[in-house]
Amino acid sequence: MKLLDTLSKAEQEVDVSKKVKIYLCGVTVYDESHIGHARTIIVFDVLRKYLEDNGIEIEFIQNFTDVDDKIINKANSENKTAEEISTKYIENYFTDFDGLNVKRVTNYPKATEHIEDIIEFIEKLIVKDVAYATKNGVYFSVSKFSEYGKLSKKKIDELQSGSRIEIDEQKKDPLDFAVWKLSDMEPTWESPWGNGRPGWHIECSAMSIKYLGENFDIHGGGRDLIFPHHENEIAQSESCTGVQFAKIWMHVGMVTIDGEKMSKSIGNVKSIKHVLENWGPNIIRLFCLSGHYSKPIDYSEELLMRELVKWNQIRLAYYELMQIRDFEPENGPESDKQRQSEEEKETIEIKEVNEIIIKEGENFDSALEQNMNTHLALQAFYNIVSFCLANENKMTEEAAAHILPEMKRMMKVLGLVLPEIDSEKIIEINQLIKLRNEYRSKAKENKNYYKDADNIRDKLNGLNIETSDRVTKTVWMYKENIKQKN
RNA sequence: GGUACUCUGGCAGAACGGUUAUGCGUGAGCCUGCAAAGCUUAUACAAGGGGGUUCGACUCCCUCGGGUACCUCCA
Repeated sequence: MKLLDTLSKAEQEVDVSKKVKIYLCGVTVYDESHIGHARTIIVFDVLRKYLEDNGIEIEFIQNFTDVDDKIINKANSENKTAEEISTKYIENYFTDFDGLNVKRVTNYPKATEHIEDIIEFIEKLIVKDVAYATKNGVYFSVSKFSEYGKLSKKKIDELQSGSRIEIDEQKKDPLDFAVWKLSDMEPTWESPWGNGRPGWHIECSAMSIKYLGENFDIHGGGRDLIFPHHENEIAQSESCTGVQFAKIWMHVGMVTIDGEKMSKSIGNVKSIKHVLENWGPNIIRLFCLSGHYSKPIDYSEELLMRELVKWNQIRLAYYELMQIRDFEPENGPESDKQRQSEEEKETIEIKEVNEIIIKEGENFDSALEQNMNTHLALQAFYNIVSFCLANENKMTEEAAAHILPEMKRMMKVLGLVLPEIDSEKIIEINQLIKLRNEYRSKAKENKNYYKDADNIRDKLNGLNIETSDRVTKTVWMYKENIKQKN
């Protein structure tokens, strides 16, 4: 599998000959997660699911930044402790992402639980003379790392002309960044340099190396983390260890809202809670995977509606295949000759089904292999769905037995989930559908029976079941609560 | 201002130095008791502008322009 590496600006092969080690920069837990977080994390979720589906072992670490000025500010304004704030939003995180069918990663380390590792890391930096202590804290000396700027393609002298850098007389160079901030205000920890808390970037260096080693496979996050966060991580880590940090830097594009940047000041932040309530997890996942991960994607009601249409097609095809064996065989008495020709026909049809399955299965895999092109992978999946819907007559039990495993595999990789079919309820549902269809055929002579048929449909609705009358059969589906709002 | 990314048909969005991407939408038709859906078919000579390289460019190079992101809050 190849992935676009930000550092080399080229596609790099992921080494799958051994366990693949992935580190994803997670969220700062001071507020609700939004659709932008969802996209990044869903992309990585599909990456891991694809690798795992291919029998590749992974170790996947995603941190929580639970010490940060924003958390402290929020705690102060709400008269709570920083820990109360971070705990609340970590819980909130899991509610959101479990709801999006994101599989939990190997470990979710927190900065506050790794203070000792961080202090040890800083000590090494000081010993190597790339960091220095002042009366405000400990700073990494950017000038000591000659490759500084290699990830974000920035030049040090150009950065220095930037005016947004806080002036701090204690720093040797305005570009130097804090690895330890001295402060007696809670939350605070003892350190060789005095009480204080870690800087933003150091936790990721310390924790990724602790869990994944000095050199691991994939390090990622949103594009906005390239500078300064990941640039600084590289500087610290490579200065400390002397070896290459991550092999591949994978960055996911931003989500804009109706063409505008999502920001609190504009007031257009879409929380995951909000979008989940209105669209459910599957449509959001389809949306997040509809474009290439490295490019920006624009969130709008129109685009979500398109995914809803696709999702309904997927559901219909899936439920139909799942229910094939429940449909009444309509063959009456047949001569042997007829039966034989039927069988021949079936063999040809199965051959056709298998060809489609193999072809689209290969397309699906090669799309993901090539820099995780989820757009093309989805297309392969949709082609199977369309084939099923367009060839209702060919969807025999045998055909379903060939198609369903592949369909389920793709859905598993993409993280699309339909409710399990309740085998007890199914008998009742099938009886109702059978009865309704009897009324419907009777109604061809006496229209009064339509009322009875409709009553049954209402009853099914009450059981949270919707029906779709196809040419030869009625397919039922669990209803989904989609409000179709932005 | 700097850096990076990006600019493909009404919209979304891929691939590829030479062949119709595809999907959504739209039109027509089919199916249909009604619903909802589904099916078939038609439909776009598309590549930001201008140069260049090439037998041939959407694809490579230059230039001009638009957009987005980042430039110590950020997924």
